[in-house]
Amino acid sequence: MTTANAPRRVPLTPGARRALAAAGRLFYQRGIHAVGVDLIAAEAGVTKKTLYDRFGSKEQIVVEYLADRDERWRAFLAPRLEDAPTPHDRLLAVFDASRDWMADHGSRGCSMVNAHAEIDDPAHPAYAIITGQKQWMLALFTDLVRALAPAEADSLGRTLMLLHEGALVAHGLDIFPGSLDHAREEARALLDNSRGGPTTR
Amino acid sequence: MTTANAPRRVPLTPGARRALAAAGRLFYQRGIHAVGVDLIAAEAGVTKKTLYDRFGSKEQIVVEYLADRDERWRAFLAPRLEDAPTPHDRLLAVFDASRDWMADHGSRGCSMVNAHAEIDDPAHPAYAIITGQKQWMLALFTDLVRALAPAEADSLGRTLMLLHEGALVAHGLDIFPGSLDHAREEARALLDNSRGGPTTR
DNA sequence: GGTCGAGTAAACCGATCTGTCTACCTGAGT
DNA sequence: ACTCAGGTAGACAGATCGGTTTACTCGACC
Repeated sequence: MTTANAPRRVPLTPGARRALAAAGRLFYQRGIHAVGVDLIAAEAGVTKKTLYDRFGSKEQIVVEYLADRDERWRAFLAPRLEDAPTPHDRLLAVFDASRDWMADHGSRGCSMVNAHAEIDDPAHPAYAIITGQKQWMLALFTDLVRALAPAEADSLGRTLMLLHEGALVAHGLDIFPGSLDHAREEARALLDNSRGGPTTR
Repeated sequence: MTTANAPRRVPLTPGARRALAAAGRLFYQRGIHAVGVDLIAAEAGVTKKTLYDRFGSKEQIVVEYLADRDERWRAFLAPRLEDAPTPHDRLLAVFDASRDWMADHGSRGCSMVNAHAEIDDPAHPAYAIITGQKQWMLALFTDLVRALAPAEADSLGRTLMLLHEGALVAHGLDIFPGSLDHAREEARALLDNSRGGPTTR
């Protein structure tokens, strides 16, 4: 549950907070490489000096951006998991949460996947955040399934992970409407089928 | 089957062909914005003048890159679909083809999804290629399912699309090994279940 | 022999990139 | 009264960006 390999966070003064908010909007909307530090500073209403006093480099802004997104997503998801009475409901709540998150935070797909498309170096400090977030989600699915169908936890958890990732992509590219709802219903069918059905799958 | 809204292609002289090959490698590996035209020219062993004589702009190189990737993928997939005896086999052949394609062409996920992460403007000529490719894939899945379970074609086709997209993402981010094989087996289970099973799903 | 398409080599342009710097201002804590 | 963190304003630097231009070479085709 703890944020495992956090690659350092920076103290967020008011100016830094505005800068991070602006960077987040711009990075997600236009892509990381397409957004310059001058634009971030202008949008945030701070000077470049403030940016570099707080973050030290653009790379560090990127790191903070992804770590912040990850943190916010987990905080967004947590109460929905707590409020769901059964593991079955908790599983479906993940898809519902993603649908609502997308409605609030723009619809260009997963910021981690998008960032990964622009960062090729595995030694980049942002890389660990990206892969860490995906591993966390996979573990979440697997653990939730374990309470329902222990024998199939690994396999079914991975399947739900694929459905979820696919739905995020489909939503971002607007492949068809309601992709997250569709994935949710498919997940429900999978769960019902495995719980009450034969184990031959 | 015809490439619908092709936004113009450029005649490929030998130099242009080398440039496109180099651009493809670099764009896919490092991202579009991170690769400059000077680097493309150097890697291809051509001068910048040749680049601009043939393509006119970097934007056009990007368009050719994506159109070329799309074209190659369809050419890669076509014989595998023809060789598969039944619709059931053809469906699974898509997942097998993606697995083999990834083994050959590097493992950073779907070039269309990655490009979409860097192109925010829907008016960009590359946008039509990206969305067109995804719509083509969705139609492929749906049409193949229709021969097996007509009543569920739309729904099951979308589910297979999500599984496939999710598997590509999972492969690119290395979320767990064998994601495309896992998606294939899950697709098989879904198909078997819907063909012989109850229609209550 | 003349024309033309495809190419090399390399200088050049204005804009933008990340990052640094100096000088000054302001408000809170002690 | 003094200090100091956090900030503004804005010039500056070196590199790189996409793109243009001039001058020249080479081979094929008729």
